[in-house]
Amino acid sequence: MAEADTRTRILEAARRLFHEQGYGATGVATILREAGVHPGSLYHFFRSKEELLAGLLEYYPSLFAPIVSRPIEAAEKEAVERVFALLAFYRKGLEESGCRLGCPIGNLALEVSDNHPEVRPLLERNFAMWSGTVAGWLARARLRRGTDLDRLARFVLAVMEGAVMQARGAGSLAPFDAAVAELRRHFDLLQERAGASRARRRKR
Amino acid sequence: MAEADTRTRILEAARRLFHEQGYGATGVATILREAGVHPGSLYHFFRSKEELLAGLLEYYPSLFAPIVSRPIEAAEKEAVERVFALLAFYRKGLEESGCRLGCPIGNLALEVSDNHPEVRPLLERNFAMWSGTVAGWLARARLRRGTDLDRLARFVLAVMEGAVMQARGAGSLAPFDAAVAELRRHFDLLQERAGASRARRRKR
Amino acid sequence: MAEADTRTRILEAARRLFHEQGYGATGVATILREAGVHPGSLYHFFRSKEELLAGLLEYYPSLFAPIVSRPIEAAEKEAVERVFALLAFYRKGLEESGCRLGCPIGNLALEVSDNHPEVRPLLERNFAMWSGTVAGWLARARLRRGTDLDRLARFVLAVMEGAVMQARGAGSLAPFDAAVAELRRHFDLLQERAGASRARRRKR
Amino acid sequence: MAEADTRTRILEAARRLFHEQGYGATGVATILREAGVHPGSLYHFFRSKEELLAGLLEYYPSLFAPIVSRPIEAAEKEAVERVFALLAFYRKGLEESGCRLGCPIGNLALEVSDNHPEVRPLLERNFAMWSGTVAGWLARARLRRGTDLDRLARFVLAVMEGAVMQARGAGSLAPFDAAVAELRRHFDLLQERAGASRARRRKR
DNA sequence: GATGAATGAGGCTTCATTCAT
DNA sequence: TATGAATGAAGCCTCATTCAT
Repeated sequence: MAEADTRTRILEAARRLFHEQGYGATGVATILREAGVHPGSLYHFFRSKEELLAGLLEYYPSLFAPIVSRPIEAAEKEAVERVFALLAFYRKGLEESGCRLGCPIGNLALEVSDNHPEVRPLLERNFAMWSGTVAGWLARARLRRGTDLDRLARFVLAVMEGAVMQARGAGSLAPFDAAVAELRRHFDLLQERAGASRARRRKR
Repeated sequence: MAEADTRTRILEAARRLFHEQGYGATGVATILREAGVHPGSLYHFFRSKEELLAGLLEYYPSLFAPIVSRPIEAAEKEAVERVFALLAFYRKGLEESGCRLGCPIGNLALEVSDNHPEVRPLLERNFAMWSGTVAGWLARARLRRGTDLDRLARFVLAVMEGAVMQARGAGSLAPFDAAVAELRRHFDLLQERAGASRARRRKR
Repeated sequence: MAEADTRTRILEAARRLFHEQGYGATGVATILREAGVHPGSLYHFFRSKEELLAGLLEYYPSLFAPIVSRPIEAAEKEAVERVFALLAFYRKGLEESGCRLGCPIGNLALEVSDNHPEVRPLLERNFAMWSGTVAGWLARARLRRGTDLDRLARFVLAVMEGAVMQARGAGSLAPFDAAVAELRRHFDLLQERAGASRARRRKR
Repeated sequence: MAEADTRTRILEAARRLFHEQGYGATGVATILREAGVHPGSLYHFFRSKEELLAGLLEYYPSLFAPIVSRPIEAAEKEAVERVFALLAFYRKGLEESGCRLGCPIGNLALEVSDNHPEVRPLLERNFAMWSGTVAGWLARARLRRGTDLDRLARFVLAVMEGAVMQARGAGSLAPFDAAVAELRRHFDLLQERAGASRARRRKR
């Protein structure tokens, strides 16, 4: 692991700290210390803490494929199961942290979208990438006729975020598991009479 | 009397400001100014900003019935429609504020649950009241056999929170509407074979 | 000398430091240290460094009579001589400081009037008090017919400020003395044929 | 060649910015941006911001003849009128800028002479060139016997600087005009009995 | 001689809280 | 109990300058 360049070190420190403490609760000084960087350097790359936030939201999409979607796609071939593997990924994060942290993008969406509206398009871009990936997977699933895949993917994202939120509030995985179980039921219903005759492209 | 007034004025100011700006971004000085109160007074009623937060989370449940659930129950008698009236209530809040503000409890859950774990039980109590109310309504609905009402209510809460989050991030109601439409579909499927003939008021 | 109140201690520290170093070159931290005060205290009385500057420019007029004009009026009864005593007061300030410091109001006028236009009225008020005092003195002088006392007083102020400026630039009293000597000549000419017959009110 | 260009671009940027904002309030970064130059380049030509200031004060005299004195000498042949044309030059500067900016040398004299004593000789050199030019003009005027031309020229400079200062403080040309009018009177008195019959072009 | 990243001290201001009246 | 001054740590950011390329 070569010494990352300064800009990336700053982004990585910000990513971790914003995830752990939130945007407002993270001081620039802490980011500097964790990144091993001087104030002037940070402000050389980012004009303000707010632009660092924007930079981070532009950086996140580059992490999604290598860390999240590609491993899932490699491990799981069946479309609907990929969706639940994705939810399991977030469950694991909650479990390992004692129902802390949650979804970094979701956290920022609630914390900063009102006070820093410039970042809204970047938040949306992250949500769109997430739900777009899910929709892409589901294109290969056999679901009831009339299913709107983009809408369904947005729904999955909503369930995930709302489930994570309840788990963090409760300090327990129970509400997360409840929401996911009900989502599973929704998929069961969508698949129930889906393709009596449809040919399956792949098997696993 | 005057005491109760002062305390309530503080709570109301905190409620509004935490909702508009978040907990961390709201300074105690701002709360004082908005409540028309001096520091000594606030610290007479609450030992710290954190205890004010706790006080607010204890105060919120007292607002839920008069402001949220009772008006819905009065206006809508059908169980499932009450659920969607509840979601419409949040949609209206988003619409009127330009996709800002969102759910005050959800915002606090993501912002403070890690850094202030003492308030977790209070957050959970608010979530439980919300989903408990929904579950109570749904007890009178005719849904598929095997439907777990508490689980379904938690699911509704998750969808609402995740839909609000996406709308705030996007600055648009579209993802909210998408998630709610898919939730409607879930209810349709749950009701499909539940009761042979019962009329549904709406379809989409 | 009783311990002055906090606000006055701050103003006195600012007065001295702004005079010695200028407004921009004086850090708030230095003012705090010299006044023996904590940041919150300063910002309790003044909303910003700029408002402290405004407060100082409102404070200055209260010093003019006791420190400047009244001692001169007590020591010197003749009108024109009072004017030159006033100039001598500034000369003494230059002499004792090695041609440094100069006129505190003049310094601020050049340094801040562009970047902080809100203080212009306060600068003007200080200039008006100074020249108003001079004009008041000259009302009792025998000067050529047609002499505009306010205009003459503004002229005296201009000469003083311009003379102080040159002395500070040169690091020498010579240009100051040259300007004052020429101003003396102007007064000599104004008095030359002034009142052949006019009765003198006072003698000394 | 390219070197001369760069150095001059830096000096011109510094001249403009120091005039508009003052020395202390102008950041080196701003100078760099306005000059289109990188830090290393500036520090190649000037060892510090302070040396840039010195360089600027050495550069200024080269601008005085082409921009200030020669145009006046071309337009106005009469000695005393040249002096008032010079004052009109500064008045125009105030008028065009809304009583901002003022005399660049005077501004620097008050701002930097205490904190940067090394530049005092350069300030004095600028003042001496200015008053020397005026004294040179006045050598051809018919003034009262015993008039000390250097002293009178220093006096004119003092009036100009003090008049500019008051105009900037007041945000109005009135005090400038008052001081100049009184200076006109001084010249009138000096010329009164000097030459029996010489016609004056203008009277106040 | 140009480039642009790095340095680290210091800039002004706000924070939640406590104290004296 | 209300008041408003005091506390002192920490907030984000800019400064003039230097370094390696």
